[in-house]
Amino acid sequence: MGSPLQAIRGMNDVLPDEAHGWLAFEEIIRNTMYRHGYRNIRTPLLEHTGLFRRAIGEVTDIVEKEMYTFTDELNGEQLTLRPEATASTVRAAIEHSLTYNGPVRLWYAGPMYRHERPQKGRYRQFHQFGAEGLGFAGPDVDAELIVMCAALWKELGLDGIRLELNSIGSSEERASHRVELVEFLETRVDALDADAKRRMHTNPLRVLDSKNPVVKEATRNAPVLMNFLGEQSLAHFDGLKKLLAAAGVPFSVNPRLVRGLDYYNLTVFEWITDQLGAQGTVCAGGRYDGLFEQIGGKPTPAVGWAAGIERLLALWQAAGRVPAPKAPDAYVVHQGEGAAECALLVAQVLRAAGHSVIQHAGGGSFKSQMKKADGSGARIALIVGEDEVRAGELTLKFLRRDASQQKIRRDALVAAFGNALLESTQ
RNA sequence: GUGGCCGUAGCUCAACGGUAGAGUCCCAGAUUGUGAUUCUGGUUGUUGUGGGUUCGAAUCCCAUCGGCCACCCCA
Repeated sequence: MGSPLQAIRGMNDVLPDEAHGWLAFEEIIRNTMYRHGYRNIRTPLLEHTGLFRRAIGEVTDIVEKEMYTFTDELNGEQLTLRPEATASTVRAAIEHSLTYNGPVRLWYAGPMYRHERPQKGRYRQFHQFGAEGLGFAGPDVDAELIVMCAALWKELGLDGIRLELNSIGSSEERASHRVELVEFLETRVDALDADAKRRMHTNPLRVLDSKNPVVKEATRNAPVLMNFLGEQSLAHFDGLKKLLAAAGVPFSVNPRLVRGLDYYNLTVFEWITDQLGAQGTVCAGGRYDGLFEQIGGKPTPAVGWAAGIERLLALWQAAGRVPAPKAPDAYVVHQGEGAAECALLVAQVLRAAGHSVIQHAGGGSFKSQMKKADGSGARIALIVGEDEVRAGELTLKFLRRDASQQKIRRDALVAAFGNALLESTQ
């Protein structure tokens, strides 16, 4: 810790003991995306700052105080490490005309950067994966995307993640609601805390989102955005609710649910757990029909979500659902004249046959080699000593079951080892 | 960014103003070619870092870095 070189605050190393859980998790993500027909997209970690300013919104917390923005000293460009990936995905879709032949389903995963004060479940470099449906206008894709989340939770064996849903309508509808909301808030201004007062004019919807019980109480009878939605917006919302009900995905409508990014309209939702303290939102998203135009593309309806990998992994670990790391099939112990060469050939042959084999390296006594064989978790130890080299044999010892060791012939290695491996699991 | 709690061996922790310790891990031996159990022995630290107070600081004070919790924000 006191070492002069340490990782940047809030940016963590994922060490091998933990990394295997990441791999398993990422594999489940890939499979789930594949099964739902979503195709992978990979965009740069670095974008022009203007992209995020335009997409996320100038007055959001992310843009105002959380972005890693700097000038490229070599050419003077203003660059930003991506704080989220929807803006980049839409930028790429516009730049490469991805929706030219019709709507597309995309997914991504990777690191994101926000300069926040680190906490459990909140890091400066954190990882998200997300899915986006670009070019789809109806609530059917909204439902599909949400159903995919539910499928993923099931696949991971996670329960206790609840879905909150809301519709924030169109910008016109929000504008007329906003007028009345601000009027209302002005009558209660004495009951508002400093944060709420500041937001009253910058982003009054967020005031309704306050955790402060005094503010909550004061805004209990505030005008509800839902009541300002027109026929079309309501129809979209009803359509989504019907589909979710049909899919058997439970949800609760939270009329105060809003998003911290400006590009959303109509559908917004969050998947929330109570197991992670203040960082309970595990996945969030919504519809962003205006974003394409906002960053210079043709009007294109779109909807998507992003999920926090660290948070979901924390839940996965707490639930004891992370699969144990795969142990190697064999550990090759060797000592004596000609044994190292023989062991290497044995390992090569078995690996070519698809087995996972660790060949001992670094010398040491037979005893210490056997200890390492045990510590590796391998099911079988293969012993190559001078006797075996001379006889064209190997000694095969089961490390996880009580059975006597056996000699196998090197010219029948793959078959004999395959049989032993089957036996070793019985 | 604000407030609070906390940093001691690779890991989990003790010592709370008077010589820095235990368990675990690791290494070696008992078993001169055989692990996991048992027994014996051994290594391990600028007490996060930098200052200060004191005869003496892991312990008290300040700063700084890092972690955790809440606010805030959000995935």
